[in-house]
Amino acid sequence: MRPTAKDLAEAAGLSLATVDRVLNDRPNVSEKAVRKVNEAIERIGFIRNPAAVSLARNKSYRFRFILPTTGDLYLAELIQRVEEAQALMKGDLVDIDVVQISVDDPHRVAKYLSEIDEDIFDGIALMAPESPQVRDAIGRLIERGIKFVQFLSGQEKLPTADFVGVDNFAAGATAAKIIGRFVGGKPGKVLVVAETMQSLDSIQRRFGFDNTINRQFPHLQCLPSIETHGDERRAAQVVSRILERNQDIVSIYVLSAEARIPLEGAAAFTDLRPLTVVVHERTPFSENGLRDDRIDAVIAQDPGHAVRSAIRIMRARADAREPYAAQDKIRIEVLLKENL
Amino acid sequence: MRPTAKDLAEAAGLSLATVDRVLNDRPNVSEKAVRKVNEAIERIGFIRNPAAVSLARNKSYRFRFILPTTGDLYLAELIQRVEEAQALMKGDLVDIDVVQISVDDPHRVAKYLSEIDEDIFDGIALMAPESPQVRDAIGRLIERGIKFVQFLSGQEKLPTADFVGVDNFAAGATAAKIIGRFVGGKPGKVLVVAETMQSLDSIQRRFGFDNTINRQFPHLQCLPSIETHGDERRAAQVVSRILERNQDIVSIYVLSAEARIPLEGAAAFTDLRPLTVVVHERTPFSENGLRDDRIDAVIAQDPGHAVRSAIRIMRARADAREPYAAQDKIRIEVLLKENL
DNA sequence: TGATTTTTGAGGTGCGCACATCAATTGTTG
DNA sequence: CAACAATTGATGTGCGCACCTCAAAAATCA
Repeated sequence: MRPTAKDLAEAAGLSLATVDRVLNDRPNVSEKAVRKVNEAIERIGFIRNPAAVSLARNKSYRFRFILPTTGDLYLAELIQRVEEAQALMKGDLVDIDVVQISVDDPHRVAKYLSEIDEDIFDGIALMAPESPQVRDAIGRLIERGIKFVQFLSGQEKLPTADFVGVDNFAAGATAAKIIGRFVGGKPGKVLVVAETMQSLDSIQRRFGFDNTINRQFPHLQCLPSIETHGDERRAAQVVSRILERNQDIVSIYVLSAEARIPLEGAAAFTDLRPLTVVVHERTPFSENGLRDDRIDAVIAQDPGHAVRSAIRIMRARADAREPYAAQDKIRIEVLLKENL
Repeated sequence: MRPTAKDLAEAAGLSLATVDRVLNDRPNVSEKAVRKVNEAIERIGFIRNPAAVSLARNKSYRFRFILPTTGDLYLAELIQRVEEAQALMKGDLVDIDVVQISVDDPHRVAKYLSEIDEDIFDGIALMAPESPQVRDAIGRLIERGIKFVQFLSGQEKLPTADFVGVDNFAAGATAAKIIGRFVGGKPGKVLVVAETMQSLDSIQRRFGFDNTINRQFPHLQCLPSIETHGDERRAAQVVSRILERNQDIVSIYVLSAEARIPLEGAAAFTDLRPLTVVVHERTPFSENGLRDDRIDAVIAQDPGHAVRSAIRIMRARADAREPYAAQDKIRIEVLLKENL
């Protein structure tokens, strides 16, 4: 039989009340008592029954995901995963919700964060681009005891907050390696398309990308980034025009999540198949692209995994536990037609 | 406030006792009562508090992983992951252990399975090659109420058991795609090395591999599989000799998990860097190989993920719940130097 | 020393549910 | 109708722990 708190009290030579004080960090306990209890815990291998703890505390957790309002298929995917997790965790006293706010204005984001009630929310996962205001607001949030996760995006990593997402330098480098090896020894140019180069994510990916191309594939030349700003029609025109004018382009790298915007239109004008096309994130568009060979590889971070990871981290922090790092690391996946 | 069983009884217009009978499938309940309770569950959104259930049942789960005795680095990795999970789940009334048995003799495996006490174990995860005897033994195990997971290996998928692992056809195809694209248009031969071609896994991978090479890269020619049978010295000799004799070999594909055995020795004789080398499973050896460019890509299935997945599935089955498929699917990962 | 503070003990309650017992109420059958 | 079976209700206990109160003991101080 598994030792209970009562057994622990006996083993420590103390009363249940004192053991309870030690276990739950209550005041008025002597150091000696703490030592005795901890020693006994080790000795008899006591582990608190989490079910009993949860029941007795009868506390539920409230976490909120804050996502951007604008975004394409990947954002939709993400929201769906949150909603799935929501349904899945409902039983375990974990309430999750999603709100979407306009994240382009740092002041608005900061204001939103400052208005979050710490009596209501135990944890916040935010997906928003880098900015000093937001960073400060996050700091204040954390000081108020709200557990915070930087979610899949942007902030310069805060040492005090947890981060869920991939290393974007490595993601860019991975894309570069795939393109370099897929193109072969043939010299040529690589077209790089982004939604915007303002965001930290884009900058990091581009940096990692250029770095690997220049070092390992010097016969390839990276063109300056084209920015779509989410404008589908304009993007299609620009991409097509550049492709026509530069017949020596051998590859396209879309480093933002919404590969559909620059590619769907362009595919109507130009046959993308001869080009090596690498994009980010698995979406219905990129999946179909892989299937019919218009896209050669997708660099992805699993949104479901990311969401569950963020939730696990917030839960662990709310219980003052360390998150389990190995499980919560998000991998940079390489998707081909064959391993979809 | 979240509705409790008491609220449910009230909403259903029945007593708590009857509600309990319905919730736990006890005998002597009228169909009308069942209907009323289910309707009320929907109406008030009742969800059993899992913590309370767990506490009241006060049942702990015992699961066992049965792994082969022989194996190289990947097996070691796997065992370590199980032990991690063991420590991690200890709190949640889940006891896990690992045993290693000689899986080459189907009769022994079948005998081992038949001797498992269903009063002690709630679930078994087995990693063993395909054979009719074992399949039958699994069937009997399941009939005795033990939840069973085919773990990372070999049985023709039983419709009655769960499977954790990747699609080996796809894994082989993925390796083929990587090799085909990495080699470029250059014609040449591909050396395929396996520990043994007896196992279903090897056969499937080889099939997927050949299929993709022949269709998409007809300028590459796959050589017959070389089998190492785990013999490091002999493997090194054979591989080196073949490489010397066939100067037109452009690529090596190691389709078993222990890439170290055929490659480590061969690397001493021959410089592998000009060749495109693709192996399976992330191990210290394959990681190092990626880092110093002796290996170009690793096709992997995350052992930690696999172990946790198997445990989640066994738990879910033990509670007569459906496992959460999306989370428990193992992905075919493509690892490059850049996304390690 | 007595007065005060700190630390400990004893005991109770409740979290939401599973499981068991026994009595009371229905429905069924001849 | 009585005799029986099937169904329901009422009630209690316990799972392991958190959290609370009040009293007793021990340590500290003046």
